[in-house]
Amino acid sequence: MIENSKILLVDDEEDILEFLSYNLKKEEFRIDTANNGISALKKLEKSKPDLIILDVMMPEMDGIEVCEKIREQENFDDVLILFLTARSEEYSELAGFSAGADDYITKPIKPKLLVSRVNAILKRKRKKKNDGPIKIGNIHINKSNHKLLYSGKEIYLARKEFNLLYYLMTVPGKVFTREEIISTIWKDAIVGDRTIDVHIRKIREKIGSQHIKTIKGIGYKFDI
Amino acid sequence: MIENSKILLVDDEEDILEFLSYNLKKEEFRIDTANNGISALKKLEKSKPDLIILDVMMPEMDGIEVCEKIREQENFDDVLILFLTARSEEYSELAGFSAGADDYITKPIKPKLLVSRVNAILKRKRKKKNDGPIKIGNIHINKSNHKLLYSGKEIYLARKEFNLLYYLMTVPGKVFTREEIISTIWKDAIVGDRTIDVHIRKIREKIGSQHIKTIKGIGYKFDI
DNA sequence: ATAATTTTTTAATAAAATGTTAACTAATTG
DNA sequence: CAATTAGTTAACATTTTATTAAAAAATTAT
Repeated sequence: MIENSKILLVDDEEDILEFLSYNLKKEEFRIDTANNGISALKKLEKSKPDLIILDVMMPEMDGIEVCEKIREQENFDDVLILFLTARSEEYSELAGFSAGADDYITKPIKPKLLVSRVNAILKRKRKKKNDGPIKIGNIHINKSNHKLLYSGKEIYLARKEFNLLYYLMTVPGKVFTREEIISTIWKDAIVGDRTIDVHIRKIREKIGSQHIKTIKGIGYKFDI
Repeated sequence: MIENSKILLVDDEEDILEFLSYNLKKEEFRIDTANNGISALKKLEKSKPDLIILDVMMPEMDGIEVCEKIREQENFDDVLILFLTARSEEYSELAGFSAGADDYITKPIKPKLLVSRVNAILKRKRKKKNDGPIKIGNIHINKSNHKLLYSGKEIYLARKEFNLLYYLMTVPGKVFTREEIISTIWKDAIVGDRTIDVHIRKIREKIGSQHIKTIKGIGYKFDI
């Protein structure tokens, strides 16, 4: 889940670390910090962050170098890296990307922009990852080939049913509000209140009713 | 109030501006328009819109760029921004979000969908103010997914119960008067004197009676 | 293209869960 | 100890969801 992602902040200035920490913690991210490149590289293994926010300008080892070193490591060649650069700085965007950065933010940092950037980048990763199959209990759902296996048996779901079930399964246990469901599954249509119910019913008909729970007044959630 | 919100429309095509204007004015929104990014940025200060609807495809400065520039400004880093994108357009949803957009609508624009999206986004903002998760002792309450964890165990609360407990937990130790409770939980309904008691009782039944204390003659408070 | 089929949505109604009240009891306060 | 306030319970009202069947829309086959 995006909100639970862990972020490693790397900057030599204590103020900035605190500023970033404060604004990201507020959004429910888990935060680790390091105040130089060496320390960051050391903390990596233990911290296992989903995203690293890296100041480009640091004494001793600059962000670009840290980034390159991270990318060299087998386990972290796909961790997300976001650069912090001074606007004026004679830093080429390209240097950063060629070092393996995924995005960058220029200083001065605006909290709202920071958060939306971070969310966007994490979402992008999740999306990539998520188009792969999800396995929960004996239910395997695979978006790329539109297949649902229940205890190894293939079950056919119509498109809307499939998308809805898939969506609920992206974060098992999370309660998705009706509003959330509508705004992602019915992105460009307005449908009546009972439409969701009918689709839920059809899914339940096919996979049994124990998996999708109704939270009355709120929405639905998927559980094993 | 949603109906009085001001919306700034930004598009280079006069037709679209008119179409949007017409449909949104009909819904009692106050409308300003700009036909390019530069002009939009200039009008911002004066117009102080609650929401900006921004065409992605515009000559000179595209929507993404305008959006970034808006987010850089101190006063407008939390104005709502909604993108207008051609369906076919090779526009990544994510590019928009990472620039700081809040939502997007694809063309061709359906009037009803436009209005419902605009209403939804304005409502969402209003709601989002202060409803982050709260952790007190071993009680975790999370409004965004309507979950209450008591020592790690999930406990189900009906909506009113949940809202009431959440409200009390927003300021632990504070005594909330009955009047305060009524006016926030029962916004526009008139309920009898005993209704609160019944809900409090049901909450106590589920989380134990030690947490919610009665201050006779005044109201209730939440304590660890 | 047209027909046949399937999927999606709606509308009507049933069922279930939630919310409120009223009547009564218990506790607290001055 | 009388008066006030809160707690409890169960009945009742209201709201929300589930279930159908049928209409509408979209897709596929002819």
